[in-house]
Amino acid sequence: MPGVRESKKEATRARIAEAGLRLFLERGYGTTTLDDIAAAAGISRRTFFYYFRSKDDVLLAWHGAGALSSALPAAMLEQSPQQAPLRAARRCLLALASQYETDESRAMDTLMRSSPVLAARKDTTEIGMERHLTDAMSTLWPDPERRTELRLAAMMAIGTLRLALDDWRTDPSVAPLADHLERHFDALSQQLGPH
Amino acid sequence: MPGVRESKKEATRARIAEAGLRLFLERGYGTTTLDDIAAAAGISRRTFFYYFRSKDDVLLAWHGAGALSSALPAAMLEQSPQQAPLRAARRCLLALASQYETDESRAMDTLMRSSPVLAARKDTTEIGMERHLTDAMSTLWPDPERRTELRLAAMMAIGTLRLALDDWRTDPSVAPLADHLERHFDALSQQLGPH
DNA sequence: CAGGAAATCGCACTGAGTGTAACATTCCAA
DNA sequence: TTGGAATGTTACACTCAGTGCGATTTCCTG
Repeated sequence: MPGVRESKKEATRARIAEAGLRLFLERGYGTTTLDDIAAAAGISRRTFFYYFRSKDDVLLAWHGAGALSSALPAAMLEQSPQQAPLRAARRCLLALASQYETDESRAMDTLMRSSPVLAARKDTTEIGMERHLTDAMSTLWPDPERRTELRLAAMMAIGTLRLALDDWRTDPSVAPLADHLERHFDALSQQLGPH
Repeated sequence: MPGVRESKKEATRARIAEAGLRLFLERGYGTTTLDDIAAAAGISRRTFFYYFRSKDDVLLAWHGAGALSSALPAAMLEQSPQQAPLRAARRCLLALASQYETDESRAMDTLMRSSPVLAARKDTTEIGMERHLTDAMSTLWPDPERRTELRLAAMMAIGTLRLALDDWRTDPSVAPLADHLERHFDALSQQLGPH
């Protein structure tokens, strides 16, 4: 039942991703060729494209498998629908922030900035998280009338996280991340004070 | 004083951009080669790279020269510092929305979605507008204590615009854009109602 | 007009990504 | 168990984006 084929394929894919990430961190993204990765993973250059669409997909796959993109929607589903959506998103992000605060994340972020194309795709990934978050919210508050509200809440939550992460990336004195993120959310709440 | 060199250079660059955009719209981005563009612009393939860093820079240049990226900061500088930053940004965007509501914009957006790399760089451009907006805001409200407030306001304003534009792109019944955008801003204001 | 700077070009090269066809492995059903 | 069918793997040849370099032309300035 395990399926020899499936487990082999999974292992090969993991081996390629691992080799790619390691080489990217060692030599840099631009100076690592697909031939290098293929050789390190023990496959042919052509086979690389059987597993990954492109070179940057190796990076993106890591990002996509990261804590937030999977854990955030899951955490949202456990929230109470009694509270406001933005409040719920805030809770989730604060709970998950510490998981993101690793040296590995910092190294990956640095890597993502080494090429304009990579940086751009990272932005897209972050904006894609808005969708995932919105979808998760939709199961808690299924009323289609509130759809816009949910999209806006997700936009603000992810955007706030992004700004807090920007600081954390560039300023080493910003720590712990969760505290900084909370300050940002507080500042956000005050924005719309006087109606 | 006009400078033969400068005006020639400017004209050449414009000719390349024009040829590229036209070919992209006619044949699609992927099926247009740099040789095609160079031939249409009457230059050599090598000279293309003297004017543009890459193929997608032709698209990005158009986007960068678009209404918002230059007009938005300018409009912000004319706002009164008496109002709240987010309120000011809202006014600017509503005033500029109609300029963005063109068939050309729609065609360009479609083009940008024809390749994941292009779509990604478009997202980056939009996020970059947050910075431009924040910078413009900083001259109106120079207090460094309010820096975070300004960044959050810019994030919300651009994000709201992005969501409204997404609807406008996909749903032809969303018109005029300004009205739709205003509804989004209203929904945004209500998010943080009960403190 | 001389000389330098800026623009243009050709050529050869690297590297990403694709099409294709052949070959190997795993799976499933008779 | 065996004979395909489906899936995985590879080599080869190709297109195209982007770079390095050096030669040549065009423009500006003294």
